[in-house]
Amino acid sequence: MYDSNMSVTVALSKSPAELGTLATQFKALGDPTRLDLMMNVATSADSEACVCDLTPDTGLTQGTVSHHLRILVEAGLLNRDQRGKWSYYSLTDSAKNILSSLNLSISSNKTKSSSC
Amino acid sequence: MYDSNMSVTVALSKSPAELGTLATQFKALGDPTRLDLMMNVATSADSEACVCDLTPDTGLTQGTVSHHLRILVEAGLLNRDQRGKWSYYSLTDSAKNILSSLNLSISSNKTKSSSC
DNA sequence: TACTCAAATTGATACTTGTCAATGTATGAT
DNA sequence: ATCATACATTGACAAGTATCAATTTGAGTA
Repeated sequence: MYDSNMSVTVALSKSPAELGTLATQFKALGDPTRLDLMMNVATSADSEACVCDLTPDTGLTQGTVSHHLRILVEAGLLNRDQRGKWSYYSLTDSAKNILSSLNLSISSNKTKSSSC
Repeated sequence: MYDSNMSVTVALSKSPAELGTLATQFKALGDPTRLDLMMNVATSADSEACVCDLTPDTGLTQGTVSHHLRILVEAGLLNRDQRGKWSYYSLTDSAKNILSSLNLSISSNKTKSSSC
């Protein structure tokens, strides 16, 4: 029997909670500076970079760059690994999935060239 | 000859301009309400929905929903098709690519059930 | 024409955010 | 112990944003 107003269960592939974290990640990637930082990390030698390497390209102050990196970490897009005086940032698996899904994956043969 | 500071050309898969529009799209998807709207459009019968159908679920006023839809249209994520008194919104190809890449594609067997 | 309905727009307001300058913190070197 | 370096944090401020209430626009209808 056909009912033009019947309600239908729709199989969403993500739960509301997952959609929430996804929105947070989109929001984090929605700032041009932060998207740029992500690309710079992705193309860095050993797939990691420290703040002093990332800062110059942005044209922003070190404090502001740290601020953006923190947002990316909190969104689950970057890992922070402090070794000695430096903080090394690298892509999380989640970030790799998103970027590679969107054909943003990058292969780099950069060699290390730190400015600090 | 090895030079630890040599500069290396990196093959980025997106131009700066493309990254800019991508950031705009991420920003648009970064709002929970707008991500929800996108999912609701995606799961709508005929893959399109009008404002009066989308508004109730949001708990927001009609004007605010129109505002969010405009942002999604300007980001190139939704098409607007005005037919009669109604504006029908549907996913753009760009939006389909993004959502399906992230396993957010949805198959719906909803039947039309308009509230206006 | 006058009226109704769907949607867009406007103006106002509270809240969020990106940024800098300055300061704090922790690590390693002299 | 003192100092320098790398990074994080704080406070302040301008700019942007989400929201609502109210109004306007535009299309169909009586």
